[in-house]
Amino acid sequence: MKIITRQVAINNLKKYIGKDLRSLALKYKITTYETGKQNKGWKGLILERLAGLENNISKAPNGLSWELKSVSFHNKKEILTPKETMAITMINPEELKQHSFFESHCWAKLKSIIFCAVMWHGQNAEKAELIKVVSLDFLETDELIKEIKADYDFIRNKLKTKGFKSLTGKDGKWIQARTKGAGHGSTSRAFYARTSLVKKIFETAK
DNA sequence: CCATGATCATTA
DNA sequence: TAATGATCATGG
Repeated sequence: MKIITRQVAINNLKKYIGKDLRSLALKYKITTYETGKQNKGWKGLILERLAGLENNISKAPNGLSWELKSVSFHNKKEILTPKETMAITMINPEELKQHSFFESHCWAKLKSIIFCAVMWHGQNAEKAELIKVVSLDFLETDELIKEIKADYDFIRNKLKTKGFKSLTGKDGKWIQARTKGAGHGSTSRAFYARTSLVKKIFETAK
């Protein structure tokens, strides 16, 4: 199995800028909403394949690898703006208690990331154009990272003092601990990047 | 309009 | 069954 470096993945993805991702999803046999049910994750899955990741990378936070993330954008006034927050990684309460920010999966994923901006065409997204691919390397000394670390520490401290259940999406300036689960009462939590952070990342990367 | 909290399809 | 990819829906 060949190793796809970040640069290779970016080059692969850039070839698809401006293309309609849904027709590509069909080609790669990825369910979108064909069955009458919406697969909310299909955009991310197709992007992973386009990048060259034919092998599974779904779980396991293999810190050795880079992360591929996609974000929906929509036009607000004349400005292209992130429509939603972006899931970064699941929160494991035990690991969160033991690991500092720079030891966390959250940081490991954030620091070498590839962002894909995807145009959002309304509910039940019938199409989705890839509009931009950027990569970014964070430095531990970046001002932004310091602030993100402060958010992480805040959330971590709250976990210690008030418990996992007390965590809420209201916490954090740049990142947040949102609920994310299978639904029906089963809830776990994950780190999310707020839209303002997503926006800043795109501004920084260009 | 925006943010938070809830939910869905798929896979290991 | 739970984690991963995310978006949907409700309340403020």
